[in-house]
Amino acid sequence: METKKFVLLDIDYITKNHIAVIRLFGKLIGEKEGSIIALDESFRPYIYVHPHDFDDCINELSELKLLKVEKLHKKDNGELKDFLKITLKHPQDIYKLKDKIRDLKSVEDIREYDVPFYRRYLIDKALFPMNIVEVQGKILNSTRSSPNTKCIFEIQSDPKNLESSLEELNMLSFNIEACNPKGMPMVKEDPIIMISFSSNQGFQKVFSTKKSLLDFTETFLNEKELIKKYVDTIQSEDPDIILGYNSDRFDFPYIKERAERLGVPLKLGVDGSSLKIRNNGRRNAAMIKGRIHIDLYSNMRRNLQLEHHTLKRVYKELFGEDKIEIPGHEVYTCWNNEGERLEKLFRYSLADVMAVTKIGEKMLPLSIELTRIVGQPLFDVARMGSGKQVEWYLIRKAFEYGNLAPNKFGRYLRDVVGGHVKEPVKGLHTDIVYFDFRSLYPSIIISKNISPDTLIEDDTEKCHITPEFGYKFRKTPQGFIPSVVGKLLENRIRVKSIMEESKDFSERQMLNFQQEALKRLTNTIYGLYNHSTFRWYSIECSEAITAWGRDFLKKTMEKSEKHGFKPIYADTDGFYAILDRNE
DNA sequence: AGCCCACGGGG
DNA sequence: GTGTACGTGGGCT
Repeated sequence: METKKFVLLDIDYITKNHIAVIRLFGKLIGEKEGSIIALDESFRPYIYVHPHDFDDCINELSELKLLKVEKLHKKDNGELKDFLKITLKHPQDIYKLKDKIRDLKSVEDIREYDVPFYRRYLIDKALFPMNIVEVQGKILNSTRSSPNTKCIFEIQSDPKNLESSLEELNMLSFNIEACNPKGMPMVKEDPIIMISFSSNQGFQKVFSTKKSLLDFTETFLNEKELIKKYVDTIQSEDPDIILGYNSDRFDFPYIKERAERLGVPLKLGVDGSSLKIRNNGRRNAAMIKGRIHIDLYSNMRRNLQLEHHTLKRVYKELFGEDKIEIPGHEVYTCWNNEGERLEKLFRYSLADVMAVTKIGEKMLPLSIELTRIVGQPLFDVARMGSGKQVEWYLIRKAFEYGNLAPNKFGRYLRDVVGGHVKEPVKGLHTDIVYFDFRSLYPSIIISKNISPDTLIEDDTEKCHITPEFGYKFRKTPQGFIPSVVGKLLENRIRVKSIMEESKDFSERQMLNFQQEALKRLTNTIYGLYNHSTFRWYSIECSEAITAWGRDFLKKTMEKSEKHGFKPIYADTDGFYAILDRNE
C-alpha cells in the first residue's frame, strides 16, 4: 500500500457500475507538485428513520431495495431515542425513495435525508477541506498530463485528516472583455476581444485578437484561437484556485456560450472535464472539477458594507488607491480605435485582473479558515452566507456528539420583540464609550444554557427562568448549542494565545484569520434562532437571549451611571455613554 | 408600517 | 444533486 498526502481542495462523486464513488481532489505535498484524484468506493448513503413501531417498520422496509437496516441510539433534541439507519445503494435512491419511506404507515419521520452525499462523507470521515489529508491505497495510473503529474489513486482504508497546511496555493484570476456600441455586450452578437490573466506567482498576460505594443500582451488570429489559448493557459498554469469578479454570472457563462458556438471544448478540470454552470435561480455557480472557482463579487457583497460593490469601489476600499478605469460605454470606442486609446484598454484589462488577484490574496485567507472550521468545500463555503456556514458546522458537530440534526422547517416570517432602545440624548458628544453586547450574547447562551434541547415545560428540574417570558431552560446537562458555542469560544482563546506566542509570521497571520473566523461563527449563532430556515430555529431561544440581553443592558447602564458614566443612546446590543463632567 | 418588485455586477 | 432556490432598499398603498 502506498501513502499519499495532499491538501484537500474539493470533493464530489461519480457513478461507476451503478456504485457511487467518492472523489477527493487534492494538491500533493511532500514531493514534486501535482494533483491527485483519490477514489473511495466504500462509502454508502444512508438516512435515519424514526418509526412508530420497529417490527412493523422493518417489515415494511423489507419490501424496498435497501442495502442494510440497523437499529441504533441517537440523541434527538436532548433525548436518547432508537432509530433505524437505512443504508442505500446510491445517493439517487434517497431522492427516489425518501418520500416513499416517509409515507409508510409505520414511519413517524425520516431524518438527515438532505445531507448531500459528499458532505456526508466529509462529516462521517472527519475530513476538512483545505487541510492535509493522508490516504492509503494504490496508485491506479500515473500519467504525465501537461505539464503536471496527475495521480489517480484508490483509497483502501479510511483517510486521515492531518493538520492545517501552510502550503501556498496557486491562484489564477481571469477577466474577459467584450463590447457592444449600445451597452452591455450581447453574447449572441459580440465576440470576446480580450482575456486577461494574473496569478499570485507573478503571471500576467493579456490575450487579444488585436495587436498591442505592450509587453504583457499576445495576439491571436480570431476568437476561436483566443479561447483555445484561454483553455491552454488554465491547464498550463494549473491553478488550485480560479478567481473572477462576477464570474459566476458574467465571465464564465459568456465564455461558455462563445466557446460552444465556436466548437471549442472548455476542458478546464484536472480530470479533463469541462466547465459546468449550475443555474439555481439567481444563484449561478461555475464549477471546474479539481479547481476551486471563487467569484469574489459575492464575497465582497457579504463582507464589505458599501453602497455598491463594483471592482473599482471594492479595490479603493481595500487598498485606498484608484484602479485605472474605462467607463463601460467607452470600451467599444477604445476597441475601435488605434494607438493610445486601444492601448489603454489593454492596460485597463490587466489592471482589472490584477485587482482581482490582490483582493483574492487579501480576502481568501478568511474563507479558507472558515472552510477548515466548517468542514465543507471552499467552493461551497465561499458561496454560503454565515448562517449556512454555521448550520453545516453544527450538522458536523451534531454527528460528533451523536445527535441527529433537526429537519429543515418551512420558511415563514415572524416578528420577534426587538432589543431595548433608549432614545439618544440630543447634541454633539465627545469622548464616547461604546459598550458592545454582541460578544455577550454567546455568553448568555452558555450561562443560561439556551438551546432547543434544554427548553422544558415544567420546572421539576433546576432551571434558568427567562425574564419577561418565563421560558425555562434546564441547568444540566449542557445543551447542544451552548456546548458548541462554548467550544468555539474556548477554541478562539486557545488560537489567540498560540498566535501571540508564535514567531512565524505566516503562521501568526493564519491563526489571526482563524480566530476571526471563529469569532464570526460564534457571533452568528444567536441571531439564527429566529431564522425559520435555520434547523435549530427556536423562537423561545431567540426571545430568551434578547430578554436577558435587555436585562443585562439595563443593569449595566445603571451600573455605569454609578461609576460616573451617562448613557446617551442604547440599542439592542450595546450602548453609548459619556463621562458626566458635571460631577 | 407593511408588501411587492427590481436590482445588483459584469462590458 | 440525499435537487427547489438571495438580500435588500425603494416606491407604493
